[in-house]
Amino acid sequence: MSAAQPFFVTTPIYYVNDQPHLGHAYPTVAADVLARFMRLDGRRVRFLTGTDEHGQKVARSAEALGVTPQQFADQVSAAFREMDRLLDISNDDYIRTTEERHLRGVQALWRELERRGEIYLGRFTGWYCVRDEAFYDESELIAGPNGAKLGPTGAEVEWLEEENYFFRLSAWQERLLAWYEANPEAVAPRSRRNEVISFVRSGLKDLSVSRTSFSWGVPVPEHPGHVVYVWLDALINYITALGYPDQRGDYSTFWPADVHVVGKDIIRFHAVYWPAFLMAAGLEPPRRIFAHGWWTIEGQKMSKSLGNGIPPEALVGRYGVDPARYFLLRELPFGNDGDFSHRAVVGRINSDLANGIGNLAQRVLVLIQRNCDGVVPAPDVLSAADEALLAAARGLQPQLREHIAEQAFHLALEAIWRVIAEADRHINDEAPWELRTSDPARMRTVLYALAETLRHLAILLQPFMPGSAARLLDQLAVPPAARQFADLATPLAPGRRLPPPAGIFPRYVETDTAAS
RNA sequence: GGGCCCGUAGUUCAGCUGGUUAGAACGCGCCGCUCAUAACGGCGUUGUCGCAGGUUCGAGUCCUGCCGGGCCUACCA
Repeated sequence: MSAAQPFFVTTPIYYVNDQPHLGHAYPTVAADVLARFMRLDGRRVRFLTGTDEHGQKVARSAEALGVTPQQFADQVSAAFREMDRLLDISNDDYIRTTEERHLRGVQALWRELERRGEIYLGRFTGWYCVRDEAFYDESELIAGPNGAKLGPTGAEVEWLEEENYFFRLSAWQERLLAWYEANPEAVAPRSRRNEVISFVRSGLKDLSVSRTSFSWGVPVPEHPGHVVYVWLDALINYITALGYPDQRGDYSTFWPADVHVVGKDIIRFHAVYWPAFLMAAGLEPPRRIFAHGWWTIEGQKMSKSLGNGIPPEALVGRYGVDPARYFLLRELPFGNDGDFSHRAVVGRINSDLANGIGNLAQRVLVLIQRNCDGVVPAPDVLSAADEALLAAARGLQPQLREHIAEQAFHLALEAIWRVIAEADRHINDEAPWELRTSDPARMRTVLYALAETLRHLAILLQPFMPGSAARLLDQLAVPPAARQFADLATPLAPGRRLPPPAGIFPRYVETDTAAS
């Protein structure tokens, strides 16, 4: 028996300066599906999420509320945990950058970089914008009223001179390019990879990695007054959660990460800085970074000022956790931008879930209930059509494995739905309600093939809609211990009594005329 | 300025290394069925494949230019 192959997947750690909304739910759900899929596939999984809690913005937000930064972070971090609970997220760990294990790891990595000569003390001068937390080049500035200088976003900038530590990013340009070249799958989707490569090709400057203007951060070891730049701090979470600087144990098992799921806005940090930091410290870069796209809400850009971000409670409260999860992954290819509209969600719920898998399950289960005394029937000889249906069902798992390996969730779901349609067709063709009197043995055979197909579908749907899939498996009387992908090979045992069928995916019926 | 991506049926989109009459889903129309969540199945429906050139025996598919949209270009999911 060989040891289960490890699989490490992460979400971004979410910055506590914002409350959780759809934009956070999305990558978290995607990572959860990867984690659940791999567990069901027999892999040893570590699924990490968490919160990023340092930086000037957090300090200021806390101050505005009259609480300490830690209290503020505690509060918001709790809201993110609540989001995970609502969305049925199966993370194995939850890291916060204010935790002791993280501080220790960040400082250890810092020392290592310093020891290797990858960090040096320099002076940073430039136009800084507090609101944007960004430095701007002179050429980017625009003139404001009263001779004020404004950044490209229209917020005021100030001239800043700061003694900073710098990371020798410029020295890593060629090695990064070589890494992208040698690992074509490391940055996905393809268009992001192109962007990243062209960014690196255009030339890398050394990166300022410490701050002295505020103190809410990880103290730079041996250099009082400096705190570690938030991104360096934040990125390291992926290894401090594995016990770094201890490179035995979890670190040796799970690093390098199999997939970092990130938003397209933070691809550069993950695909350029992060691998450079790691390589500079003598550590391995991650295997893959996948950048997802942005959702608009009813055609409008999601933004704090518009206040149109959908909080997890609203998402789950309105549609239910599994339909919401399904929609997010089915509606568009992971990596693309898309629109989250009520109309589109209802369309998916009704045509795919209620009319699709929900109705199929109901027809099969009711037929068995009424015509087989509620017991899984024993099949006679399977017809060619029965075999064809079962072959399609059995063929799903390898297909899904390929799609999931590429984070092509929508293709995985599409493949499942093709089998659902095939099963529906099979029922229509065989008309078990007629066979009941004309050929009961044939009827039992058909219903058995359908039940067995349904079992495959339910097992394979578990990563996407864990609660609903479990209810379906319950109705098929599949014991909880027999729901792994490995169990697909063991056909449903005839003779097992089934509970009375109960609908799993109700139609979404508009309750009010004015859908808000 | 430099770079990346996109523009295909009413809608959302597939169409990888160029090759028979351009596809899917949803929607819509007709028919069938009645086990089922007024669900399911069958058939059908609409396209100057952004525009103009070019390469080729042959181009949504490659090249050039143009038009339109989005994104990246050093720190907001």
